Amino acid sequence: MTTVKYLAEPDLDRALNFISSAVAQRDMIVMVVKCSIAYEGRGASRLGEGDRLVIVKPDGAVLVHRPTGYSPVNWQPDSHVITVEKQDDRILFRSVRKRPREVLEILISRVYFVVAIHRLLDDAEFIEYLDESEIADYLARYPDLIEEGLRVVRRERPVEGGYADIVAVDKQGRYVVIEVKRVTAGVDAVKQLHRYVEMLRKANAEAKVRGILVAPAITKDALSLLTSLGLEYKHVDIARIHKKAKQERRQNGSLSLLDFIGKR
Amino acid sequence: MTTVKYLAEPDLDRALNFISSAVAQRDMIVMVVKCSIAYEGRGASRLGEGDRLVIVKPDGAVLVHRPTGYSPVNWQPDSHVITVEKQDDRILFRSVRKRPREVLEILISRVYFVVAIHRLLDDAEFIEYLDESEIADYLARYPDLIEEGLRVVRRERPVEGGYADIVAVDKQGRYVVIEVKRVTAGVDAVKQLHRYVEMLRKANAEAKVRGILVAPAITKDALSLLTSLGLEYKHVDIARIHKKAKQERRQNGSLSLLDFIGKR
DNA sequence: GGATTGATCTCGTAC
DNA sequence: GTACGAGGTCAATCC
Repeated sequence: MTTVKYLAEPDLDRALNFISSAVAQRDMIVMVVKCSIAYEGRGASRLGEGDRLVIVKPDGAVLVHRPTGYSPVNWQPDSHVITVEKQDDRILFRSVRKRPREVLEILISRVYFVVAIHRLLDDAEFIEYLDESEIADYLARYPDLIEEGLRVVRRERPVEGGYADIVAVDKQGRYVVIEVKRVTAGVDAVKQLHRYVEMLRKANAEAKVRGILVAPAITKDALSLLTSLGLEYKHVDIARIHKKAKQERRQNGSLSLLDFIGKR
Repeated sequence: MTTVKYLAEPDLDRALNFISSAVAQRDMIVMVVKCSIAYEGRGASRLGEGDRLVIVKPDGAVLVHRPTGYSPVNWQPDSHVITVEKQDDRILFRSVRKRPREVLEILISRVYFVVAIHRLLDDAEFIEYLDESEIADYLARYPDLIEEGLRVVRRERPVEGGYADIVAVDKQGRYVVIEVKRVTAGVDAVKQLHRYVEMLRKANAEAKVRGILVAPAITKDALSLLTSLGLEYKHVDIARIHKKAKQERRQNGSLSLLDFIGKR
């Protein structure tokens, strides 16, 4: 169970004890401190005294944050040895990393606040999705995932007011306009697909043109509009495509022709 | 003055009020919370429920950290609008960035701890030093900084067991081996320089060869060894060289020949 | 604003 | 271990 201990405005001796035992227990530590910092390793830096946020993670990662921006001003991605000791009337927090040898020293002159989180319980899976263009790239490469026998004619065919994601030909020789959505498709997506289908029909008066909306889900309204317009919906599992695409990228490395075409 | 407020294990309503006013005051906020996360923007991601550290900076930067590593699992480099509201029995922390449009939503189901730091005072200058090779590059370009009238013959001359940083010729036509250290030079640096000097003497039996150790400082032992070996020490201000080199890089842009040679 | 470039890049993976 | 590539890269600089 996640438990939290803290000290507000402790004197340095109490803070030292608190931080030492928190480090020993591999707690996640967050400190608001007045400190100066020295770093030597791949680079080297010095930072004079100021108020900062210091984070120490269970794996030994150390982050020092100033009031702005994404990036820490000083850090240690992971450190093998962390020591905390008194030096004159300050706390010397020292984090040493081997390979590459790097030393980060935080000389603390005042502790405004320190929190130690004992067991930060976090085992959730992080899920990243592809962006729409990547998904379309992958589906253009494997059109069978949409319908067996599809043959891709174009990726991102320019049509008035936008691009049709994929244009293909089905087994019966009919054109198929495919619109890909990464998230639940709404009526807008259906209207878009319909527009593209109509345009292709106008351009090739004698050709039969189908329209397929490919998405992980579709709203009720969108589905009824879709069917009333004679268009089709095909469910795809985005997470699965993402995994496969990543695997493929790992194995192939280089771009295929379709990749290149797909890059617009 | 930097002031710190905090709540331990608050109920969600109290936490909501606390966080809202802290955001309004542009405080630095640190929360230990159980939450799930959704992100949509350049990419897209979902993260199920778990315990995490959430940091909100005065400039609107948001960082969500898990127990390991340098990188936040989700973030917002800076956000233009942050809203905090109740949603069912949870707190919805929403951070929206325009250009590129990105939305980060943190749905908080429990607050273990929240700290707000009111005015994080940090106006110290961050000083970055060059690495050794860069310093040697710069000194090779401006050898007068070491001794008036020096003419550089080579950068990183290969000698048995290493490289002599710089080989030059002085006004009297004597060879000068130069060893550059970025930090306080110890006896190892002196021994290294001595070895290189001896090698050059062996290679050119008739030539006079001097040795200069260039560093911002030197230990007592190193200095006495140095003088006893007939070698010389030249102090350099690394921070000053760094500033000048950076200025120059800004103006010049491209690499000079010596830069290229120096890159090994 | 967009394009380019460097970073104590970090992080994953292949070899 | 090293080497290589991707990243929601970020952040600074140039235009």
